[in-house]
Amino acid sequence: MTGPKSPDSSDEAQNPERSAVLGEKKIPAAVVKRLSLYTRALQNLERNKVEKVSSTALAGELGLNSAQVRKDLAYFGQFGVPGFGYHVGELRQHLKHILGTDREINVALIGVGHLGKALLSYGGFHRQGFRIMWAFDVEVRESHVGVERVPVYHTSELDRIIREESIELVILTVPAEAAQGIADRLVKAGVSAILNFVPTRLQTPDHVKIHYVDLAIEMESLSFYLR
Amino acid sequence: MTGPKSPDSSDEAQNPERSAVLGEKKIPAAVVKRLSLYTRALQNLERNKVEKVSSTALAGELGLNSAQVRKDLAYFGQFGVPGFGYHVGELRQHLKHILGTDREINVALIGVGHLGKALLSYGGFHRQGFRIMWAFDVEVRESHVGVERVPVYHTSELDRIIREESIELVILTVPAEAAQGIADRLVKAGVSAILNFVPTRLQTPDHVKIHYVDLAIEMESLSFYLR
DNA sequence: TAGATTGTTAATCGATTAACAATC
DNA sequence: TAGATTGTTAATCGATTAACAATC
Repeated sequence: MTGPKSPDSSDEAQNPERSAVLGEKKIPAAVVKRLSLYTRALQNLERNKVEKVSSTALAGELGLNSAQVRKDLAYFGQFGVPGFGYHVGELRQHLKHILGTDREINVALIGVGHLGKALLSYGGFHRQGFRIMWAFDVEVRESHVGVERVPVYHTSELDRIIREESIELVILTVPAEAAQGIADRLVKAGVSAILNFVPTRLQTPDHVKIHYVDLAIEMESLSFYLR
Repeated sequence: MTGPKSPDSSDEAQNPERSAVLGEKKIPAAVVKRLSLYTRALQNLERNKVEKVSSTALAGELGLNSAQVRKDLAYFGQFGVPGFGYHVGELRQHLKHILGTDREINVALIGVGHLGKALLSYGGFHRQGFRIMWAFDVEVRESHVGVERVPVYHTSELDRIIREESIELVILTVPAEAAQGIADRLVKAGVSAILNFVPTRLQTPDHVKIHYVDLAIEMESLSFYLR
């Protein structure tokens, strides 16, 4: 008789969407995403001159549960007034600080194909304080130079510029074959967050955070629900 | 004394990412997404002439747990051979059938801005059997006509064409203000799945499935992890 | 004060993982 | 047959929701 069977050795699923540590508490990735949703909702309220909001109202806006809103916020402090609710502008400031978007963040985009170009043109990021000021491609063509005023550099310059400009966040829109190689170089150069549009699982050290945006998967899994 | 307090009335969070019913079983949305990931991994294996795969190997490719792979598949049937594993090509066929991507699916794209154009040019969807053959915009400009061979129609023709061509799936890349109005028309015209790039929660009947791709949120929540 | 809403603990729900008998 | 791996049940883990005392 053998002892109790040990679990498959190669079987520790390291879900990349796990959680971050803040001080002592672990913050689930889903909480961080919702923080960002709250920030946007608060922004809309502010635009409409609404000055106070309850967790129930905020939750309602977003189709969430009010207890979840309060609990999410409780990870980071006490921002509300019992019997009253939250001051919109104040809470928004707090959240922007927590998210680290109360400052400008330098961003590079790598891979100036169709999608890359579109993202360079997409105003949404800039509005949020992200400065996409460097683009890279293996080919620096006529049609590339200065897409939307963003200069396009050859990838050979990647490592140097990332370091010199201390770029922390990178948008990755290269072909699948190139992705891991680029990721390795990015990590070495000090990048610690990647918004990855490439349908490839990137192997990176633990401290590097990757968000996968997988258009093909979103699309294909939608078709499951047709009719 | 009052009775036990009832929960906040406006507080039933209807998470749009919940689950679908198939026959009797409820299929979690996360399972459906993974099915699509499995399909892609199997495709890669096939390309490399690999003919068999175990749940452990497949899970390893994707950073998941092998029990999860087996359990996900078990929602839909028994596709493996105990002691052997899965036949790659066979399993892939099964999954494509389950996902409904073993046929061509007509897709329309609404809102031909920067992002919309990029998605029209993006080959990934077409490779998967999605035919984006109609684009719509409130303005039919020179620069629009026939973006990547896809004709651009005026939104006034939306309802008619959706119906006539029985378009089931729509990619939505319109400005936030327009999104809900367009969604209402889509639903009336019979669309049952929307890939929504607009940062707005769409109010639609239960049978309509929406996947939200929220670039701003992905980006902002990444900045939480910087440094 | 009375009413409202927070922050937080406890209860519930659901999803992931371990374990193992069945079986090729 | 012996070894491997499935399908599935039970155990664990984590996230969501309910409930309510504290408090403005």
